Amino acid sequence: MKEKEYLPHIAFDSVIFGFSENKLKILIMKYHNTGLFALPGGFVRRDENLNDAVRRGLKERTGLDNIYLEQFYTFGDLTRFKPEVMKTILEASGYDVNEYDWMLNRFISISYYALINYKNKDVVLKPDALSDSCDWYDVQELPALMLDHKQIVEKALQTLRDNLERKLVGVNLLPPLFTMNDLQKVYEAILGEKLRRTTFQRKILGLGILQRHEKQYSGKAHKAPFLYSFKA
Amino acid sequence: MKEKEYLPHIAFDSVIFGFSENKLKILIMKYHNTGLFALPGGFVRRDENLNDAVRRGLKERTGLDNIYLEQFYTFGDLTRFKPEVMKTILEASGYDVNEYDWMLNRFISISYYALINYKNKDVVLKPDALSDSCDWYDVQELPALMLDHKQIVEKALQTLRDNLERKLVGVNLLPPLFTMNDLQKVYEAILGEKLRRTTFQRKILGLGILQRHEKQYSGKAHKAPFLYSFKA
DNA sequence: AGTTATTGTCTCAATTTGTGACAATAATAA
DNA sequence: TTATTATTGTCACAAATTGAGACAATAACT
Repeated sequence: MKEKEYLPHIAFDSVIFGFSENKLKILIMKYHNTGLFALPGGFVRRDENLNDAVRRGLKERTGLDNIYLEQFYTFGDLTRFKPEVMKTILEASGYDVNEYDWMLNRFISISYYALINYKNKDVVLKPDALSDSCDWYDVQELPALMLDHKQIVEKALQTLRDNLERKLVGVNLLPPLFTMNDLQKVYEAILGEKLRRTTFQRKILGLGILQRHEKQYSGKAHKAPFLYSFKA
Repeated sequence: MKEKEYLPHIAFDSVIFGFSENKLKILIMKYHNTGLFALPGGFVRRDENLNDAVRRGLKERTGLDNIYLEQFYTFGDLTRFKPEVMKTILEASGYDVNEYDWMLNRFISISYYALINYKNKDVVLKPDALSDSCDWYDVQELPALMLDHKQIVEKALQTLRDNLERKLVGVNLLPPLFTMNDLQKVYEAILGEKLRRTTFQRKILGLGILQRHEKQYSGKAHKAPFLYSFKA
């Protein structure tokens, strides 16, 4: 990771949302030997579009191409400039800080959120060279995060809520086939409140964006629900 | 404007909205001897918050402090890297390009929109060292803009529309006292469509955010409207 | 065969929004 | 001084949307 490859002072961070067990989750990395938790992020190559850099980072962390991605804010306060934190991380992984001193500079962070299907078999989580792990955490039960990453997550969540109606958020968090109840759970997790079943069903069906499929015997002791997919 | 003062590769652009003659306007600068039009922008000092840099730029261009400001997108494609354009601008103003070669680098642009009261007596528009003019243009009748600035304006407008309900946009574009009709014209200019008078009035009053004042004789040949201000 | 939990659909009430009507009134014209 | 004109504030009713519950249907379990 040579200095000359990357634009200095510019970083990105990704809040990668998944949905499992009726909970919203995000990917968090844990740095070697430090107890520090952080969002997955990275730097922008000099010959690379910003958006492509983020896609590259996502691919490296999750193994997925073609992830749904939305830029939501660029953080540029001086308060996020804490060179000693990055120094600690580098040293804890046995790196020579002198060689990587450009990483101790001030960075602004362009932040994105991504939505992925937790159940997707192609997902292979992979920590980077500085990290022990890259794993799912319940949004409601995050560990303390480094720098302003907690604030970044908050803003991601806020934007996700604001976009919920306008941007078909549900699509990207669910598998190709799902029940109306699955979709409702996604909405409830994002909004943080219970919704009324009948009203929800009427509203979603009214949008005309769902394709109804054959019922599938649910394995549960009650009437089997329809399965749906999103129309192209 | 020395290189060492500023973060390299990082710029900001501002879409500064005003409202006059029932039209949405924005501030556009015209560079010396080039026929090139652009959004007002600037660079971030190494010891300065990103948001403060933008406020500083706004103050320099308009003379105003405390402007309503909203960040909306960061543009980072390689297609916006056209060093010859900046070279032309510098040379046309008689600058030594060698001294300012850092300005010919690739930049990402963090973009903001600002809302100001066009009638505010404190507004003093001031071009920068490279420009002939800094002036209002009707959003619907912009000259050709350099680089991706047209696209930036489009995205600003789109965000402004999306925020119209949620963020009291009207407040910042009008003088302290205004009529219901004034406010309606603002909404119509932003949305690009006529609204129904009675429905609009009922909705706005229903929000409970307006303070009603004494009527003012309007000078027009009809019943005088109430004046309103926004509650603190 | 009966029980249980959940689903799909329907109905009616409550609320919000669309649409026009109408009296009030400030300036202007007669 | 009185009528005319344009626009305002408010109301009333219709149309549409949303809230809330009722109820029959049904897959699996007892």
